[in-house]
Amino acid sequence: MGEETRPGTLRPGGRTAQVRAAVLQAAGDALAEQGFAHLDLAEIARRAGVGKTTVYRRWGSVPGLVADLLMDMAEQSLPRARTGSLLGDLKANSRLVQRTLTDPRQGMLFKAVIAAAVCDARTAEALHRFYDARITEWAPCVQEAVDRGELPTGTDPREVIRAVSAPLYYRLLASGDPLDEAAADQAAEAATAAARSGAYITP
Amino acid sequence: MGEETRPGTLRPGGRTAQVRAAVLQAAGDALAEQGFAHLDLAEIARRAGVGKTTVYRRWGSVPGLVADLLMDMAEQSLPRARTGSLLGDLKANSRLVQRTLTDPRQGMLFKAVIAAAVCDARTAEALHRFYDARITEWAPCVQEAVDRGELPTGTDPREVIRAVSAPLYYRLLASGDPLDEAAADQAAEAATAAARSGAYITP
DNA sequence: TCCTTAATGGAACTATGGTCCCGTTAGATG
DNA sequence: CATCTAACGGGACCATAGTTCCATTAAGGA
Repeated sequence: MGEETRPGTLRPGGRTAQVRAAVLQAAGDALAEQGFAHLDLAEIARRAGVGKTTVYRRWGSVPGLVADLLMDMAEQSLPRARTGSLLGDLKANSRLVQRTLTDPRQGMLFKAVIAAAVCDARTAEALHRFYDARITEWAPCVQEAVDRGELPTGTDPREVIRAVSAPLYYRLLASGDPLDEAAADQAAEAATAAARSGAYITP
Repeated sequence: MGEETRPGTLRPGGRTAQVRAAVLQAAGDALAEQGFAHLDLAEIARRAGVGKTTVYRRWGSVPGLVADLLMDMAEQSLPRARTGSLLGDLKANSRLVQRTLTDPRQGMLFKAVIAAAVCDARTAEALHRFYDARITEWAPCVQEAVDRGELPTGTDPREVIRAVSAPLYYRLLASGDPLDEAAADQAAEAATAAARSGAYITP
């Protein structure tokens, strides 16, 4: 039961790939300009120079399309920093997140992705995988700090990385407080201090 | 220009208040059951035993209604803790947030409010005021800790409170990691440790 | 190269969310 | 308790998001 193939999986080359690229580009543009609320799949199809039917068939709904957009973004993630100190690495990370979230296009996109994940379980799953991959990329910074003796043994590297991003997302989505470099540095410093004192030791 | 009075403001007593209460109750129910995506104002009107026209006239759109729901919740916020120690107070706060976000009804509601805020600027403004009020309620816990000598002078109390909630919201909205008591305690401990080491001193 | 069929695209159609109109109900004021 | 009118309620109406149908195009393999 349920073994039907999704459109775009059996002939993924040539036109199919072009259509996907054009639609994702158009979706990103529309999202950045109009926001998640007024997103219209027909409008996106028009921008992409693609039939409206195609968009509905391939992606089905707005959250579905946003989820695919997220997959696309996940492939372009930047490699982690290697500054030699924990604080240096974490500041590089927090600055990167801060710049991403304050970039007009990327910021809108992340907000939309969060909203879409709230609306749709599949999108939420894609979002969780996205952050899982990011955290896995950066966690070695913390592990190396443990190995260097900067942090107590038993420190959970992934928790530390999460702790760096969390305040920035809280500002973006909840409190609305300014999301500047000072906030980014503070997040990195707080995570470092907490980690040093053993707050992220998990047995 | 723009001086027209909104419905429900000139005769706020009797039926008008009952309608508001019934609609907000129905909206909360529908939100908890079906989520933000499939929210239908006509459905809410039916549940509330109220005319569909009334809902559209008073609240206009889904984000508008969700914003009002948020106002209603803001009035029922609990008073801050007074345990005598910073860690005790912050743990009380983080546990409260954790219980709220994991409660089936309240959790869905908060997710919906965040999504609505992403979609609508007015709702975002209401959300920011909500968190501002919550932070103002709890900030004295930190100020008292500074006065007792538990924390360095110059520590920004509001930053510390934000730092407690942030990891919990990050889990709820972004990473999808478990949102249990251990996570709540860890958030409080990390914020305490970071504050002690001066990470939240703002000149 | 040719053949099969996956995938696309246009257009007509449907369904559902949202608006408008107008008569009815009931809060506020004296 | 009488009056005025803010606010409500029902139903007709409208716009547009989403579906279905079928002809056309081109990917992938013999």
